Amino acid sequence: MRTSEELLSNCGLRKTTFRKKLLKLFQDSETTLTVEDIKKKIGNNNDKVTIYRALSTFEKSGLIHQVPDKNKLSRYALCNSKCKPSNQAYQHAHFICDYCDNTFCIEELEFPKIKKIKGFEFKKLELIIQGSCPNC
Amino acid sequence: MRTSEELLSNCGLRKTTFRKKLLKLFQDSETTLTVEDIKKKIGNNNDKVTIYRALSTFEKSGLIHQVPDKNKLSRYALCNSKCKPSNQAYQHAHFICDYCDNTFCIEELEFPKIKKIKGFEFKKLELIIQGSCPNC
DNA sequence: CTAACTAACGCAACTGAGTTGCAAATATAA
DNA sequence: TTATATTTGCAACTCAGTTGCGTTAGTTAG
Repeated sequence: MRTSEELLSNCGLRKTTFRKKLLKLFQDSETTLTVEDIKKKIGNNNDKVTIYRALSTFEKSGLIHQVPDKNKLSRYALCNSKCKPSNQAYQHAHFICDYCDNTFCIEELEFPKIKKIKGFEFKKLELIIQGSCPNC
Repeated sequence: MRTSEELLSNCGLRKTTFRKKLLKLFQDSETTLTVEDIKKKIGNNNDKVTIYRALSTFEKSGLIHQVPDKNKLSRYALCNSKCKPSNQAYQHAHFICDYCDNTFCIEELEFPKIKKIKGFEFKKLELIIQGSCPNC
């Protein structure tokens, strides 16, 4: 895996102390993260505005992507090779746990073929599964 | 189709002027509705608190269900026979238009079979499709 | 039909996630 | 090392959704 510094360089982003710390947090994290998660893990020294702006920058650069959240909060996960637009179809599967409210990216899932419906043009598919996760 | 008054009675809900109007709005509406949509269509005479509380009551009674919204707003649609929990698997498909931000319930879609993943228990499946709708 | 009771409504004030503007700090390029 | 551009952090704001409470209206019993 690339270091956080390499990733930032590749995207033409400045390697600030905060960005390196934030990106590393995503790399080290097992789960997806909300802004609240980030605040807790990174310490409350950094302003929430900085967090929001860094997340937005990372998303535009394709480093992270937004995932659904049970409580409609902003929640993000690190992108992997499958996330790239070049990988033809945007197809994601996410699992939301009813008990811990966490969202998990599901990688190991062969995505179903969906029949087209006339009038609608499909550009992105997302499967959201709800239930209980291994921890709950 | 049942009248709004019948539906309210069946659910043991009081038939107030506002609730009848709101439920009828859903019945007459082609699309799913946000609180903002409701305000516009029903006239601004009613307080938003009333709208939120009625929506919450309708949802608990199984008259309407929440659907995903592009901007993370509260958005609802009338339930049909397929929404009932009795109908074994909670499987919904929704289409979000990138241009008009509207959400459509997709009925005519045979839902794919999803392989289980160990550790996770699946209780509800939702397929969210994004793209452009017939109007856009 | 009326009275009594209970649930729903409407107003005001609040909450909290996310945003904007701007001055100070820091990274990068010259 | 200095100049320039970007990022950070603070304060103040926005806006969807919520809470408390007194008033109004629907329902039920007499």
